[in-house]
Amino acid sequence: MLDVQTLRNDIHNVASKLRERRGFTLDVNAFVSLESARKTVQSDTEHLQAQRNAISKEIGHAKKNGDDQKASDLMAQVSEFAGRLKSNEDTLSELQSKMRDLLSGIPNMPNDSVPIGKSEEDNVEVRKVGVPRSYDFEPQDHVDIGEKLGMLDFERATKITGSRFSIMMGEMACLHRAIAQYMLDTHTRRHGYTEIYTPYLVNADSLFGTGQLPKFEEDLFAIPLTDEQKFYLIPTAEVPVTNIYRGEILNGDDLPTKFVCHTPCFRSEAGSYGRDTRGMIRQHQFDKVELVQFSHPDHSYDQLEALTGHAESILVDLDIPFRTVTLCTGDMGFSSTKTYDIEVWLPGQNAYREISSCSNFEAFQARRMQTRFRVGQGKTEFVHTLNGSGLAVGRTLIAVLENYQRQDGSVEIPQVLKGYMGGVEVIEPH
RNA sequence: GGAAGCGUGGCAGAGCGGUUGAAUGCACCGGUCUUGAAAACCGGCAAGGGCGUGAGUCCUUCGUGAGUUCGAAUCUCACCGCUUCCGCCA
Repeated sequence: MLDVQTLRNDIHNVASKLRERRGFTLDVNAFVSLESARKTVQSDTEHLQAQRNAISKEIGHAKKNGDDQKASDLMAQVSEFAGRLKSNEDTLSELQSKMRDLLSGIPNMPNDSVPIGKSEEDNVEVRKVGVPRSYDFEPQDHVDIGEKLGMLDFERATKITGSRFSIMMGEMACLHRAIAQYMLDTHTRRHGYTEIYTPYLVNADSLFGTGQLPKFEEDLFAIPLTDEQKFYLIPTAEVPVTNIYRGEILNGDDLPTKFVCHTPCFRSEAGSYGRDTRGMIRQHQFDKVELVQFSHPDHSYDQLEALTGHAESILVDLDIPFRTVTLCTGDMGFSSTKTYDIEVWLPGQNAYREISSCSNFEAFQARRMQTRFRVGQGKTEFVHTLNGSGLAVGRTLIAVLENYQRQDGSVEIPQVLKGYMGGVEVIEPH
């Protein structure tokens, strides 16, 4: 959520920036008329409330003094405007909720350092690490590798549930687990994150806090509880982890606070019917190790660089080539002010594919969640929130399979994962 | 799932229709004292919002929402959460 104050003071500037950078049309007239109505109604309402409070106090005095005549006179005075007060209060809360709806649908404002563009074509590469190795055979993709090993099964997963699910078996399931373990250990031991375990089902308030609701409900899996209430399967650990401090005021001396969390993620993938239908690239369920930080506003961009580096270090350790790009304004997520995507090299696709997305949200989520901090006796201020995948586990598995494949169909285990594989150095077909 | 009880400021804990935004204690901040610290004493200490250049002023908030009332932390209803006992269970 953007700061209402900024919109009040500078609506035209905000609108033109949003149009230019987001292609988002802010309804200036709607805002201005809503705001001016709010102003009038709020001022009237509060005036009447003050009047009522003052008279009520007097009634209290009168009753205490046994002056019943005066008390009933005063009550009559209140009843003269009681109806007007009530209808004013109703109108005000209606206007306020309209304003909230309007505000919560406005995307975040990209940072000035973000390249302006329309689509992923306009993203800017900031670095490329490692060189794709050359193979003296035709490299296969992870589907062929996995199925030939007899350890990857899409058909049975489809039978059990439906499309876009998969089953891993034996050493591949173990490798998947090893990757997640390795990531958790690295981020906790080397990068100073606190490991955290959270619910996989969350309520609507949490999803509002991080910005998935109200606009992106169709991307989520929902579980109805009652007519009123439902839970949602988390689309990313970002949601439960970022919301742990919803409605809280943190001690500024504790910032930055850094969490790492390994969870399954569930996405309905509505609107991507034709895309990545082969293999494990785009599933309804996948594991991810997520990095989340709560930062002082002065340091959040430094923290974004650091966090992105933490994610990248996993691929450096695995010795798998990748490149990092700055997403252009048109390709960024709704809540973000700046995002780096890390794209891993996949020989089977002969392409770099997204494996991590690292973003700064500044105060956008904090404002929705009411997460603030205070230094000493100072004023409260919204924290900045950041997060990034460190990394997507399933896609990392794909990258290992494809980058470490051999001509005979076996797959070598990367050096740093060997300790997690119980002595297995190479995955061989059965 | 059944029964009972409870949700108040950073924490503990009063208040149970009227100058209560809320006693008291702890914590925290400032001061006096002290070589320094501790103790003691004095003072301060919720958040959000409106209007105002400002001093300031007004409104809202005692789990959430609705209601009763001139007035609600206090009464009513619903929901959420927590605790204890019984049942069930990884």
